[in-house]
Amino acid sequence: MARPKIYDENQVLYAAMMCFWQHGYSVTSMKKLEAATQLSSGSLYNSFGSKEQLFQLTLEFYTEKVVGKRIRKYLHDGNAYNGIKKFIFHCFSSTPLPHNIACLLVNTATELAPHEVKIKAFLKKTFRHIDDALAIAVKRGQQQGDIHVDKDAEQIARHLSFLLNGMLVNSKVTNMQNADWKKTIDKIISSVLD
Amino acid sequence: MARPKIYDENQVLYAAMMCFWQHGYSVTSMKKLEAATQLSSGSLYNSFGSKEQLFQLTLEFYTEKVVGKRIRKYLHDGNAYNGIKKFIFHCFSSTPLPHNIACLLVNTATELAPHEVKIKAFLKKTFRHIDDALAIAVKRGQQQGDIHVDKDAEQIARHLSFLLNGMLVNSKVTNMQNADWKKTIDKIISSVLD
DNA sequence: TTCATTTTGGAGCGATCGATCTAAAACAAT
DNA sequence: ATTGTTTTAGATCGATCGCTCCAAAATGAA
Repeated sequence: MARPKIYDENQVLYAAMMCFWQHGYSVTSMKKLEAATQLSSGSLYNSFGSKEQLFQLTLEFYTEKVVGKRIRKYLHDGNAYNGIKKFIFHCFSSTPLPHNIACLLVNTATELAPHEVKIKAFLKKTFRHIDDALAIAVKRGQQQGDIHVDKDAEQIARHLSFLLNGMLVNSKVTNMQNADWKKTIDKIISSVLD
Repeated sequence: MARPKIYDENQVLYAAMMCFWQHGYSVTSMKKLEAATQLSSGSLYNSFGSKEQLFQLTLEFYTEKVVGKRIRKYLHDGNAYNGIKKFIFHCFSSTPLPHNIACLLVNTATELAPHEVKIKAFLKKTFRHIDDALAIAVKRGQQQGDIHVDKDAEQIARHLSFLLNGMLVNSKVTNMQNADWKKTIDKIISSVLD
């Protein structure tokens, strides 16, 4: 037949994701992506078409592998009250990097959403999915008796996701460590759920 | 003496600010800045040194003229409960542009803070100032009897600023209008202050 | 082994980046 | 009017941008 690819597409996407996640879309040049993925431009363009398309795939990869995984791990079952806190905390500690790189979705929302309608629509949908997952967990927590029922689950979930994104923005400028965020999250999320 | 400048530096900073605010640092090229400020590159470099330095000044200009103005107008006196809500609402309606461009501080925090230590330090300080102004207003609201005293003012202020930044991120991907944000803010901020 | 097919690495494309340089222009002082 | 000084507009710099192209390499099929 033909010459086979010598790389795994998932590994390439992972490397590209870490690159975009740390540096943002604009600052991440094709040269950096070549270095990060260990591929030459020919292979990258052959497999992914363009920098923009590669980023699209990267964003979907992140949504599934990072965010989706967290949702399934912390929100889908078990004690909802603790699960929600763990879910939020792990948004600050999901990489082994020394500095906080926050969330690719949040970073992308501020950098690209105003100009790229397709990206904007994808992020809108994804944020909605996160809100929905949170709302379901909140509802479970209310049934389990750990979360107050003064307000409906959707509103509490919305409140939580606003807080989460705000804290992620904040984490970009402060030098707080994981332990600090754990405390902060504990206190502030309690004030919403109790 | 010498040939006088034909432009007002504040007007140039305003034009540059709107440019950076809408498009972000990376996407805003010197060519775009020349068009926006109606100046040629010679004048821009003569007056501001570099794109980076111009952005620094722009950020300080924004902090003083946009954020500072809002703080003085809504947080420094009068009814604190309503002032806080107005303050937050006006973060979503401070420009006549049809699309929401959110907040230059939040945009910059996610785009540049990880790489530019000077910018990061400035944003950290500025976010702290905002928190402080909010805390003072919350304290006044507690004395006025409108805001609960279950938690100390600093914690409530922190909660509010996280919410604000999170909502600003969200505003980049949704198509909510001012009226929608007014409702959302009213409901969610009440749940924090009441 | 030969052929057909696809991937690979890298040279190099035109465009644009931020920044510099220079000569003409525009003033005040003399 | 002449001189001195600064600003102006724009040509132009080298570097880098995203991307294309192509010959060499690497496979399975015949």
